[in-house]
Amino acid sequence: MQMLTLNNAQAQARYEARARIIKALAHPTRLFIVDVLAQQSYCVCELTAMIGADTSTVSKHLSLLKDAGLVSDEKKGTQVYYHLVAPCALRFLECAESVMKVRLERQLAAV
Amino acid sequence: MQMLTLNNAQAQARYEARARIIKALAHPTRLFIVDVLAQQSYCVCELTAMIGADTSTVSKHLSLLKDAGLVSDEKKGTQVYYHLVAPCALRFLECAESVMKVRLERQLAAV
DNA sequence: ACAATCCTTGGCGAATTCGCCAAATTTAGA
DNA sequence: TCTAAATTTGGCGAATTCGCCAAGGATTGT
Repeated sequence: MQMLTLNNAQAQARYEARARIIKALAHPTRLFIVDVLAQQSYCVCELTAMIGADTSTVSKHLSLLKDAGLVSDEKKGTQVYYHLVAPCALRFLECAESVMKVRLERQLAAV
Repeated sequence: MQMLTLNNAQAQARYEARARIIKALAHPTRLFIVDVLAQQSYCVCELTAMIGADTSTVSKHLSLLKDAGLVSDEKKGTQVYYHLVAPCALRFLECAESVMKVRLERQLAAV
């Protein structure tokens, strides 16, 4: 039986590919976008208004999420609507939430 | 009813806190560590052997995971064993896996 | 054709992340 | 006590990420 290691290129490539997807979610703005898109689809201009950053910044965050395969885009006239295609990304939020909760409980128990 | 935005400091802080935890998992080596610790606990030297990097590098990855509240450490003699305390982190791997699968299917369908 | 709106891309400087080396700390054993 | 092994921390240069500005399409309506 082969021991689990990161020494071979195959295993390394697998973890790198997965890390790339998770990295796409490792940013507050992109987390917010995923959270909002879970309710309904929005165009870039709407998301930009909610986020309060430059349009180009939001557009880049969206391209990044799209490249990761988490959202898809759909052009309607001059606007581009983004849809969430990986609902499992929402569980990241839940997990982060639970970790924060446990951390607080531990801090409380330490007093 | 209040519209969902990132304009106020509270919402921003919430998403930043969650992003910090997800960021802890957004690295191939740290993903590997979490994956391995899900089976059983290991000390730093064992993980270092599996990963094939400098001990200090692995130690820093572990501190980062610990600060995020994803793992805990336990000293036994000269060795420090690390335990996974947030099993929900494993679902990140599953989600990344499914996203990669869907992405491949789309590529296939495009041919 | 022209103007206006929406979006994307390139590029810049600032900030963060990463991995290794060196040094310090802790603990077990001779 | 002295040595060796295990781990952590500080620090360095290289690489990546981030957000804004400026410029360049694309599309709609006049």
